[in-house]
Amino acid sequence: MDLQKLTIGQMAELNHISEQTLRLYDRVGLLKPQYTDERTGYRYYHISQSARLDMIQNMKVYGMTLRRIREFLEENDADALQKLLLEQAGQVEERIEQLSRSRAAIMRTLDNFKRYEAMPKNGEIFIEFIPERHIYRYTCDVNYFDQDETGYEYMLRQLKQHLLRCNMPLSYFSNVGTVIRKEHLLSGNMFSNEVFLFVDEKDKARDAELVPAATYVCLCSAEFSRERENVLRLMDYVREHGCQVVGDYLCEVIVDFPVLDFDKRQMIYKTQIPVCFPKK
Amino acid sequence: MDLQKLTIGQMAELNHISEQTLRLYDRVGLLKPQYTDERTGYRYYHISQSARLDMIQNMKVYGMTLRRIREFLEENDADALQKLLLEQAGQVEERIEQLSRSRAAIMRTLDNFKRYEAMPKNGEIFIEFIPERHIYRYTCDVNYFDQDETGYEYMLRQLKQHLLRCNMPLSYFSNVGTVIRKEHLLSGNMFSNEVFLFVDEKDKARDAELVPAATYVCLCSAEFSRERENVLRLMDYVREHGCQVVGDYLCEVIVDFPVLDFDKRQMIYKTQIPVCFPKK
DNA sequence: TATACAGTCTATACCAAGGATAAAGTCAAG
DNA sequence: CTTGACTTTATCCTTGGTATAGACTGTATA
Repeated sequence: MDLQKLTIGQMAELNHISEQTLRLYDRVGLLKPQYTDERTGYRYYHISQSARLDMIQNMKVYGMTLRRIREFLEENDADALQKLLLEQAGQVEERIEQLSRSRAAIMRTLDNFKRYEAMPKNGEIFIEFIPERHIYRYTCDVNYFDQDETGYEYMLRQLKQHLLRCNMPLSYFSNVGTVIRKEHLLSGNMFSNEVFLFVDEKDKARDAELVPAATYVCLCSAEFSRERENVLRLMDYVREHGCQVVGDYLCEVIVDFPVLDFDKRQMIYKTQIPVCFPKK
Repeated sequence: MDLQKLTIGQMAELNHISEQTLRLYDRVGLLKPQYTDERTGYRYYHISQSARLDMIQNMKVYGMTLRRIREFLEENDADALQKLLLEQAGQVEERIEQLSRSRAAIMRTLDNFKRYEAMPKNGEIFIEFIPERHIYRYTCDVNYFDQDETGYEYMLRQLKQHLLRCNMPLSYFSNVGTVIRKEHLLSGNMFSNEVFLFVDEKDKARDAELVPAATYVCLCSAEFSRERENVLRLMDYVREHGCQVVGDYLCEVIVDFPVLDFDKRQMIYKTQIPVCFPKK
């Protein structure tokens, strides 16, 4: 093999790249063969052109387009390279951040699945101690209980747009719920214009709110339309046991399959009222 | 706005998605509008269809293709969802791993740039203490000093193919060098058929080798063709100062621009011989 | 020298996941 | 009834390649 005059096939093999790709790079001016036979059109490469190919492959890993790579290589400037690297480092960092959030969202969902499987289903009331969590509230312009699912979806759309506007990570969107403020709950007023989402501790700074650890009277259900009824049942329980309500009512969506029924959100929610049991 | 009968524009706006994308999803069967006017072809969506759109967007974040998303949503199976999530978590994890390596490679390069700027240039000999490092060696079928740059490039190609064959991260490829074994160095035999790359500590397990911390007699140069001469100069220094060579000679490529000269690798290397100075 | 066969050439089409545009048809408000 | 905003389909464009066809070239062998 003459390392100074490699055919396209040899060059491709040495660099673990396809011949078509080399032809493409030639066409777009990213890597011209050192010599092209005018009569036959055959391309001949010098092995030292691999250096440029290495650079191209690196830059591709950093997520640059071929056009930008070409422009950059044409600039031919070492300072620009340092600037570029810094910039790419930032982008890679951001991408990692985003993926970490995705991963967290996936794990949260899987965790919820597992919890769900071990949970009393179908409306049975149970007591659970839940450690502290951080939530972010968003206030909508409608009352959740005035509507059917349509209203809930609308609230979610508002929340989603808000997240986008504020550059908050969309991955949080997979773990949402609704709130009834304690005062409305106690006065029997079915009113909720707030949705919330659980956020990581590190986002505490961003207007997030601490929900302290507490004992909750809980209930799980898959029936959207019976939430109102479920709230009443929980409050009956609270009264019967002489409990004191110590915070807002949360309705957390723990499993959400838009899968099972074509088009319609099919979800399982867990309603929670934080209480203090009376001292005997 | 009638939430039960949204036009494509309204649906697009509520979900922060383009109309074209909705039409595309309709065409490929990923999300059909709830109702299509037969006469005019107008699409009308129900807001609850946003649920499916949420699901699609999530799955896209996990890197799934539209085809796979459609197939999955058609399966309509909750167990499959859990399996999918686990699988996606694995993929996300892997991607994060890979990006972390990229980041490390970028930072290493930037770091080398900075070091280079503060370094004696142009062949001046200097003494430097270098902490321990981990390297991975690869033995080629040619002697580096028998060739010109052509041979070096060829060795690099062999190394790269080896990395690919062994599923080692390609990002290491950005920080390479050549070795002269101590015995060859001492006998004045210019022989090197080994290239190496620096690896992270966590990859120690994979046949990596510890280069202990030591004091090095060093020299930086940008002239590829003068490496042989530079080795001799370093060894002269070693002899003049009565030093003892305590390990292999390393020639580390610290800056590599295939940028400056069209096609040709333009690099700055730092040669290093680990020594012990005589006790006075 | 003829032939076989591997390698290479150009041209074209294809992929995903949309974006952009044009020309025509539709809806709703004044 | 008109106007302007909206929607329709159809077609082309993008990026970074892959795949194919049909023609041409290079080299080894008979």
